[in-house]
Amino acid sequence: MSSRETIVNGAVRVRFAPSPTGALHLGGARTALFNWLFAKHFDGTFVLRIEDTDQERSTQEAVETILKGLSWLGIYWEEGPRDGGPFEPYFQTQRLHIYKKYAEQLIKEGKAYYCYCTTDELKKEREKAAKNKAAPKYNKKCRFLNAEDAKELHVSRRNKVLRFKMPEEGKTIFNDLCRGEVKFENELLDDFIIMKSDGFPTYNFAAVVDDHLMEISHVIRGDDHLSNTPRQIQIYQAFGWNPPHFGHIPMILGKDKARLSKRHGAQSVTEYAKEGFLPEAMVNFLARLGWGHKDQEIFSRKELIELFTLDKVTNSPAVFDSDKLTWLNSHYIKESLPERIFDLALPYLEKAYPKLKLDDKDAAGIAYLKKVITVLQERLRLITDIVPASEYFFKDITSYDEKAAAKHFKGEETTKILEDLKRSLSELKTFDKPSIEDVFKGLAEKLKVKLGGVIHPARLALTGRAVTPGMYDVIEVLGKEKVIERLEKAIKFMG
RNA sequence: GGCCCCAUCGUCUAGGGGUUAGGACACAAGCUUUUCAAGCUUGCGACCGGGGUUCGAAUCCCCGUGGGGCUACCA
Repeated sequence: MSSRETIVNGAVRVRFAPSPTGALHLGGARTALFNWLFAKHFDGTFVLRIEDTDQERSTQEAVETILKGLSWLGIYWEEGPRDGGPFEPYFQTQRLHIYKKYAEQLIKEGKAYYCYCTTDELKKEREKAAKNKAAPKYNKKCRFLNAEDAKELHVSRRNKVLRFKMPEEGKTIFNDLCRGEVKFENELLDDFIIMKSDGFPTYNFAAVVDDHLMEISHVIRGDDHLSNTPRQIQIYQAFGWNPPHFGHIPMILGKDKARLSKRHGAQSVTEYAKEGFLPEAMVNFLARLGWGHKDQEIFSRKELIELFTLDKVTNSPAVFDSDKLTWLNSHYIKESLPERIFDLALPYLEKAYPKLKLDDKDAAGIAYLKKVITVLQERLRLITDIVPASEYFFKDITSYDEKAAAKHFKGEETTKILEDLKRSLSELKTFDKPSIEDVFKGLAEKLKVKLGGVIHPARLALTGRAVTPGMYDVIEVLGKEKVIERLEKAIKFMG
């Protein structure tokens, strides 16, 4: 059996455990997605746990945006905040008594000890080590304190932390589901802190206690945790617990190949939502960052669940390319039902064109808007593109594109063409696309000009622009009245 | 500094001893057309370097180099 093979015996239970210190960024979202796909693939359970033990940086607001982000992506949790579950609570700050209990067990068994060193002392030690180009390791001063000194310090120093007694020899070896065998010398691992002086556990301790208690079978997380894994395995061993399987997925980097940060622009998934991206585009995009299946680029959610396995996860970090995301987004917009695009676009349109203010009774307004969206839908890359693209459907023409005007609004023939067009269109009984097309073709033939000779001036007259969807579509949607009115205005403009 | 991970077109990736090293985004050209997109066709473009192992290495091994991570009373 290869070390990369995913070993599954018993129920699959995975977790996504973000710390609420900021929004759900792309890296976190991808980790959540891989966990979720893995769970769904094996018919397992996806647990959401909030690791809010950093009192300084955790916020309730961040919790909300993370939940919102996951929901937007369609990543739902069987256990976690809101609905709870059999292993609640799912907020670490509500589990303090649990960590305390297990920490005490380790003290009792001599596997952890109090450390009374002050932050200043530790800092000085580290600086000294750096100067000597030595490993900035804790000197284990408090590990070997005699009973008397310990008792005295316990009283005199009110700030104390709990440190884990790391074995001083041997190796910690584990099989990573993505990387294969990974080894660490225990001697190089520090006696790291498991309980802070404020009584809160540190990440490496809380995560282990929770993963064990919550019966997590597979820990799938970012590469940045690979070096933490031996420390955590040592804790499992100290308790006599079986560690879960670990799978470390590559991180997502910015264009400069540096860790994702604010410098890389919009990074939170909710921001992408606001910018007009569709969740399925984001899911598809994220899935292809560090994972692939043959030559395929487009994956439905169902396909992802079927095809996703950890052995197909890449090992190298991925730089995210927003062009590809945009391409996927335009693909999914084209595929969407117009009704959905309508729902998604409406808030942006109402904001941009206050006169629009649709209410449920405005059947004509709704019908018009739906036609506008249908005509524009396949050219949108982002939902928000609808606003600039639809301007002439909602506002009167106040100016004509200069370059296009110089080209298409010149000569008496043009005036004549537009006058002719106006007359023919106004005589139309059924104002639909085929009839409109007939008018244009007939006119071109009659006047012995190319079709473009009619269409280009018409486009400019009716939209003020050089670039629009198909002319017949635009005319049909605008409706006879507006079309005639705009043609008149253009004729007048040309003098 | 120490330890760990990683390395195929600009980017995302397929390929895991013998391939014309495949696909996608982006870019360029052509076709189509009613403008612009879209679509279709074509083009451009990569195995980090050096040593081994082997008949044969992008693929396996070692060493370098580069990037990333951990080394916090952050997670």
